[in-house]
Amino acid sequence: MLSPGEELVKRWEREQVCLKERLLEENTEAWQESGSFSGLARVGGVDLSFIKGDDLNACAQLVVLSYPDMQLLYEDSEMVTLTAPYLPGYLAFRECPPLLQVLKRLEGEKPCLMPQVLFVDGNGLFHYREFGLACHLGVLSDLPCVGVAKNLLQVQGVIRSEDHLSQISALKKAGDSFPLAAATGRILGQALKSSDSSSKPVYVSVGHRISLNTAVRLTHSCCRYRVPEPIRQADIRSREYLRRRFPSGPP
DNA sequence: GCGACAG
DNA sequence: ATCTTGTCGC
Repeated sequence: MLSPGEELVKRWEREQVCLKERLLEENTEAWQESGSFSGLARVGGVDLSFIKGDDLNACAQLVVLSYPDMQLLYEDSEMVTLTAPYLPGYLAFRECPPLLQVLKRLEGEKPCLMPQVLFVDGNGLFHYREFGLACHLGVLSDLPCVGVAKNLLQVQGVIRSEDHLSQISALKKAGDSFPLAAATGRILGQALKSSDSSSKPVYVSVGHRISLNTAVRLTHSCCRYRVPEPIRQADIRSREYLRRRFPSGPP
């Protein structure tokens, strides 16, 4: 017999394979072909924050910043109840529903502020089955998406080897990067030194409707610190929201 | 048994 | 994700 958990994972895996058919791994927007991204005015970021002892309730956050100035144009915090557990490789099934919900609210209230590209906290193509959260959210929202992970997911032969660490030490200045190649040779993402002062890179991969090269260039151009400003602001503001609403931790 | 394990 | 402040250094 199959445990309920195993049955769930089989369904989720089939769903990833199915949604993957709608994935676009190339540029689809005119601004993406411009060297300076002229025509790009709004970049979004999403994130979820939790209270210490509670993995069911979370704050889903969406921010929209102006490009290239990174000024706040829109912000929304919404308490959500998560239904799915976190399983490595299946983060999207936990986080997508609430993130789509905050996007839906923006569409209803301020459609003119819909971002032209969305930064997602987690991987896109750089994933066990090449369909991480940034791809999943991209396909379901049909927005151009960039996946940015703060930690390396060891996948498809990409490991934290001496060689990987040595490639990291070879990154000299912000904007330097090296490719993350699967055992098959396919390039799944790019390790990017996103600010001069960060020793640890971020891991950029295609989410949807953007090429890897463009995603890396854009990520670099949105970084004041290590984490791209849209994601950083979403993280800061969702945590701030929880602190204000639950000053003494979980009830 | 041991290590890995985006968020 | 979260548990946790200050501190040392550039």
